[in-house]
Amino acid sequence: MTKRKSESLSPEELRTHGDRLFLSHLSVDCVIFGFHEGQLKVLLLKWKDGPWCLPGGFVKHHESVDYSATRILKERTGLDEIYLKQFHAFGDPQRERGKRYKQGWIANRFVTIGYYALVEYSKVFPQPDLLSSECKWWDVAAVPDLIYDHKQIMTTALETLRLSLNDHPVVYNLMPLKFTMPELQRLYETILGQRLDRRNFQKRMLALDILVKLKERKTGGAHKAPFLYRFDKKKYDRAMKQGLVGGW
Amino acid sequence: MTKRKSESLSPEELRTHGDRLFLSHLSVDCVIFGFHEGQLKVLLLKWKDGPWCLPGGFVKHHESVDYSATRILKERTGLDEIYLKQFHAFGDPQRERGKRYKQGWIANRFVTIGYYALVEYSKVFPQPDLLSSECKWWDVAAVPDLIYDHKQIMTTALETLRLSLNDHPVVYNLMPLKFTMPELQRLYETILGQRLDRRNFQKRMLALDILVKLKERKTGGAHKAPFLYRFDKKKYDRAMKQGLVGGW
DNA sequence: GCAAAAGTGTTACTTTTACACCCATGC
DNA sequence: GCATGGGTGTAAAAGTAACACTTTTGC
Repeated sequence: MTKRKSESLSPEELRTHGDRLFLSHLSVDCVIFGFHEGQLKVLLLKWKDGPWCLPGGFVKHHESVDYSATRILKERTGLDEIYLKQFHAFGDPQRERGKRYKQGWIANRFVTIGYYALVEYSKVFPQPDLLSSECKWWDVAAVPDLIYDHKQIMTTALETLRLSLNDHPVVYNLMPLKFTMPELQRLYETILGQRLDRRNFQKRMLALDILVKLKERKTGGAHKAPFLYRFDKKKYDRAMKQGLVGGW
Repeated sequence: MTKRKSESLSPEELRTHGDRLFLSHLSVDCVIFGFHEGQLKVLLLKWKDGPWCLPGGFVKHHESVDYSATRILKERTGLDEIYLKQFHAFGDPQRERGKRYKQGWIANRFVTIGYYALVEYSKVFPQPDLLSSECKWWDVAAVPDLIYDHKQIMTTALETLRLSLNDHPVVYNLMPLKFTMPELQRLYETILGQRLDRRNFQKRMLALDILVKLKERKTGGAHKAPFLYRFDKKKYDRAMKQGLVGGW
């Protein structure tokens, strides 16, 4: 391994000598979730004349893996300070079957560490990078074929998110500042993949004591104007720390 | 990286040229839990004239990370087919602060993937390896100082185990074939770090419908002889697959 | 006989589920 | 005025938590 001062590599250098900057055999992939128009979305990249894949990257020699994920996220969405959680490491030697690169550093086997991120859709301006031609949101229910095991990584992320909903009201990170109860319910329903009772949902949400009901209503839509809510950040943080009880 | 046919390295070769056999920058550490005499135990290794640490190892070039963990576990306990779960990857560049090796492959930075295992105490015959002088069970509540961030890895494992108890009756793997209800309760109490009501505990356990009450009682102890139970493997497997409901 | 652990059941309380009626808005 | 979505409350059911008395055993 040779160290360099330079903090970036050309695509060619990355392929051949990525270890100048990065740890070998280790990558990070991010499943970035957003929510828009009643749909749960995931941010995907398209390689130049290649398949779609999760935004990912590598771990610099002196950087924590968590930070790598943060950095990758920032490169792709322009956002920082967002909810990011490591959920699983994928270490099957066959996971990159069909890899296009047969030579150089990039041809090595990589174990990838999966993170999922929850971001506010409207704040994101998708940015393709040097290796990719496109970067855009897809409906979770309609993602195209993905490279390698990325579909499975995404599925596992979604599954983890679904489970974490039981003990942590993570959706805070997916919603805009102000939102209506039906909008929030739509989000829960898409993540969980099931319909919920309107009245019970509202009661349950309010019982969490992390929402503030505003005086305003959301006007402009057809039908009766629903009230707007926002999260009470203090109470939300407390709820996130404690977890929502349950169990023993 | 040079490949070799040989499937093992001397300690010296490992230190200097571990990459002949293993992926660089990646290790696996196992938190092996057992239960004995009312105490939750964890299996630790002691380096030759060095500190105590978690049993760990490296990932062979063509081996899945899951398999590495299985292999390490087998080397240390002689067991296979045991409950093993990946719970977190530890990727802080400072995590190995104070590393004794300053040169060679082993001196590199390692990101470690943590697994926890649940094993039946009585079936384990702890085996030290070439690098270590001792391998023995410690009470979870009384583990000595551990190397690097191993204490934190252990704590995270315990925390994960504790949470998973809410949705999966994993304790199956820690108990002998036959056991009494009070013994089972003791296990729950040690994992959770809290006392439970005897009667409610029993009701809850039986309600899971994964236990079979035997005709026999455990005799020999002082006091009234408690009934023996065993797990109904079929129902247990089903419960593990479905999860114990909860939430949404 | 006494101390210590084990067996068992009932009641109150809390949480969850199911369900119905009225209101506002656009067409 | 009617279809659609939104606001709100109550009653039944299920689950959880609290709690007491009797039995067995060793000493």
